Amino acid sequence: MGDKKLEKHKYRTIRDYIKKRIQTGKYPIGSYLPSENDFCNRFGITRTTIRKALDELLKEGFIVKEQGKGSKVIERGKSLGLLTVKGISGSIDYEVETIVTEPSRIARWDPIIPFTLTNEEQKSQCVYFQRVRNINGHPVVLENNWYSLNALGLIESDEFVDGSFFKTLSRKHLIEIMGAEQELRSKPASIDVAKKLNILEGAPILHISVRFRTSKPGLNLYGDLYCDTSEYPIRNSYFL
Amino acid sequence: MGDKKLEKHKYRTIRDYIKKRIQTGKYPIGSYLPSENDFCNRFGITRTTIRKALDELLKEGFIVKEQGKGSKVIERGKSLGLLTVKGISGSIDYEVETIVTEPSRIARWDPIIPFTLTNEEQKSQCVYFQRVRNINGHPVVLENNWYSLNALGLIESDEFVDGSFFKTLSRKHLIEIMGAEQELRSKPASIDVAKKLNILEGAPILHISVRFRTSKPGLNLYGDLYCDTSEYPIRNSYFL
DNA sequence: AAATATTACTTGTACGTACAAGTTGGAATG
DNA sequence: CATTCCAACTTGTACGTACAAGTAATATTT
Repeated sequence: MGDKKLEKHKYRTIRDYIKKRIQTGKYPIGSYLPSENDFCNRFGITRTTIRKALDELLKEGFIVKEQGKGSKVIERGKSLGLLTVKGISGSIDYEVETIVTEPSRIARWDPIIPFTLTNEEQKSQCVYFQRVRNINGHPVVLENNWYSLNALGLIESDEFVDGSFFKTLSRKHLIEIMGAEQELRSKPASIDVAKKLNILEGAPILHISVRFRTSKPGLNLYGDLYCDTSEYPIRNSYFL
Repeated sequence: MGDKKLEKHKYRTIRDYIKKRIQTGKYPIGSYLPSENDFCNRFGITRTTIRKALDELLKEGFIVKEQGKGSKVIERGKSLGLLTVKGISGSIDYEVETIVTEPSRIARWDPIIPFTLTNEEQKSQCVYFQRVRNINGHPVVLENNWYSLNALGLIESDEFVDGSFFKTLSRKHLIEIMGAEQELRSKPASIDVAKKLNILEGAPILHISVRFRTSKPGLNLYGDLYCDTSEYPIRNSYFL
């Protein structure tokens, strides 16, 4: 199992090997990786190299290191600076329900997207789906999502892992979120949005336009979100 | 000049030494640090150690490394995930003007702060100041700021470096922003806010509550911002 | 004079070694 | 039996060496 292309950049090869095993659940969340010396013996490398690989996984948020114990696999994405509804994905305080209101289908790019599409994206059709997030039975976030059909292909919305598109990307396609750009606006709700969020037309809502960059070259995810923040504010935290 | 407390954690000592020289402008922004071998000779260490130190400075956003050239000092805080008005601090597209509307003074904590204060903060008085950010002559952001008097002391708002509180902390007090937590809400403008932002009462504005964590133990900065996003949206980006 | 090659730098990767520091479970002790 | 101690693990720090890869200015060649 060990010998693939170990030419140069050994640490990258090993980093990607470990990453893949984490993504596919062979190193489950909460478990400890084999020790550094284990990896050294297995792959015929030195600790310098495996430590470099683990350091990258640490930076990317796949593991944490505990001196004297080992390297523990963690759930990625919490420490990622993503905007989340207070409670969502923390999911302790509130009951969150995700409803697909428009199943994924092939469509044309919506001009509402305020980011500049790449040439490849403009030439390609896109996949679109719409979701609503409910908290305690009340709709709070209306989500429109797009991505380039050519870059990924159509993923059926009823195949989402735990109802999460990001988890689906990670577990089934080994694609990770690498970053995002966002624009935030406060504006009055349109009739359409007000209807879907069950609020009054003209009530202030938070409009978020976001572009997620992924580890797959050429694949970006575009989002257009409408949030009713009157009960549940949007949260965002980042560190170091 | 080299021998201070080199007992253990040499790389931390050297990291902090370099960091301090960056903060105080002895390694100016845009310049290149001495080469790794230079540092090795100067401090009597090996490249392993200096590289570890530089790696931390890289993670913290003080430098970037360029193979074959060297380590370049960069302006920190851009890659920091902070919410910024589109254009602010990029400051290329728009003319941004910061006006202190309430000079810093000793005050009591405002109950509007939605974060839990530490015991030390509750026992201490606080320093408060208010600012307005203008873009092209139009007020766009109204800012209320607090921090614990005991943790830092009163900094006069007319001593701010470039009008920036963060720059003042870094250059004059060697304190850096380590992270933040934010809550975002869309709501109608109150009379007071509407007046200061020169908009209609009830117009939708973006309300941001933020707690910045700093490198100085016990010091947090609390912000309460009201943004008129009708012309200039708020931006936020983070990577890896 | 222009294109090419060399040289002297820089950072990047990887080898190997040694010991410090933290954790854990079992052996020795009381 | 409870406590202490120790041995065997883990990761953390630091030493030293070697060569690869990228950059830029200089020397050489054309």
